[in-house]
Amino acid sequence: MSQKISDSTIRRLSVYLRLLEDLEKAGTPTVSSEELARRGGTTAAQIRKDLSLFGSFGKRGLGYTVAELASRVRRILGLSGAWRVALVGAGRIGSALFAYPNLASRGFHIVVVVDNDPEKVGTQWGEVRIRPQEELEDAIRSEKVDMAIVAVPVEAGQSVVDRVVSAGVRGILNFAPTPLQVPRDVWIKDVNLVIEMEALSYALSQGGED
Amino acid sequence: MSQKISDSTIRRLSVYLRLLEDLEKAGTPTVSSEELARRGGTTAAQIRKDLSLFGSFGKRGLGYTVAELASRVRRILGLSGAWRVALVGAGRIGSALFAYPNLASRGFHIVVVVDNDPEKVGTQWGEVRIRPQEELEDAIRSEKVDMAIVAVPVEAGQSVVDRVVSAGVRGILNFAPTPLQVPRDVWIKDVNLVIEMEALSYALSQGGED
DNA sequence: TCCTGTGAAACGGTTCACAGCC
DNA sequence: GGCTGTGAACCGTTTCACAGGA
Repeated sequence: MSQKISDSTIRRLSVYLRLLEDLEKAGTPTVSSEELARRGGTTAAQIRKDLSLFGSFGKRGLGYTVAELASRVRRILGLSGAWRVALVGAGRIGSALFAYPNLASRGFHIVVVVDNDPEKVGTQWGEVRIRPQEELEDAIRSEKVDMAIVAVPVEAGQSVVDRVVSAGVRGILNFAPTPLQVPRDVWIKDVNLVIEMEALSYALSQGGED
Repeated sequence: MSQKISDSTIRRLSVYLRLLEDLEKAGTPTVSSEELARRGGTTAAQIRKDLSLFGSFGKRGLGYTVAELASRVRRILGLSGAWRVALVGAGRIGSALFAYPNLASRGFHIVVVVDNDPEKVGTQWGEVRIRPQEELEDAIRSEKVDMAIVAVPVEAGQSVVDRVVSAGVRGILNFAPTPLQVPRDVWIKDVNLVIEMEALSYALSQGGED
């Protein structure tokens, strides 16, 4: 079952799932790879290839059953249950993420918030109380946290990552704009807005020859 | 000069630039591809290949002059001047971005902020007054905006993108978690936190076989 | 007939290895 | 001798095209 699956395949599955859920809501019973490709801005062959890496979910001549495929993709992505997430850094980005509805609705529940600003510590955010940074490891363990979102200034990034890893977290979403070191069995995804903007800068300064 | 340059090359250049600026600050006069690779978590061959797509910036036997290479890369990425940016959506994510120091320090200046919440319209953010959504196109034109950051709810994403494009913007950073349509001469970069989290979900639910 | 599932071909990006210049 | 610049080999991903089942 687990051969070599590329990151881009996984990201596309995530997009397919969203499209499938839209179709589900709309009550569409079945969908072809062609139709899904049209909606997702990709190709039918790509979709069939992606899915074929995990099994045969369709029916020749008919397409895919929307509800069934959605459920299969959800299972592939590990989204059947809920994930428990720690947020490190309750600054502007952290608080925006905490309130971001799409995370919770997709099963990512922020159950721990940590910050090092004494003004913020003790504050209640919904059901979560902001804890001081010293409690990071304990909170991760007692709240059975699976993933961490790191939204701290660049200079604190590495030490925060080291600490969440030492407490047993194996998946990290990182907003600190610097390459961070993690052990090979820990997964880290970087969100770097400056890199995205600079890629735009490059594209625009090319003067527009497509 | 402009052959086919991949997006990944551009993103790596952005990383190299940051490393070079660190070296510049530290007063290091020259650097080899080997050394740069070590710091950036990549390979020396990769760096030489990336740079060779744009010219020959080093000296054989010596390496690269830090200040010169930084300046070259800055020019390649179109970062010599300043970019004027419109922020559409002054909600939590929008306000976090507005205050994000790394954007301004890299030459991305938010000169227009638009929101559709009457409570927010008229509020002053630093030097920028939040404008009503009707003024979007006018503001983009009068403020000579080059790029837009779209941080609005998913259902408003497409119409906002259509409007900024019609006003002449050709580079968009999009936070709306849905695939958006733009003309072929417009560049859009999506930041989709849910996809990142779902990629982590997949990795973790694989049970840890590397 | 229609549409999936999948080997095979094509493509593009990364790594290798070395010629060439300091 | 040291390190860059680059063609060639390699490798992973995408696209093609079609066999095969509904």
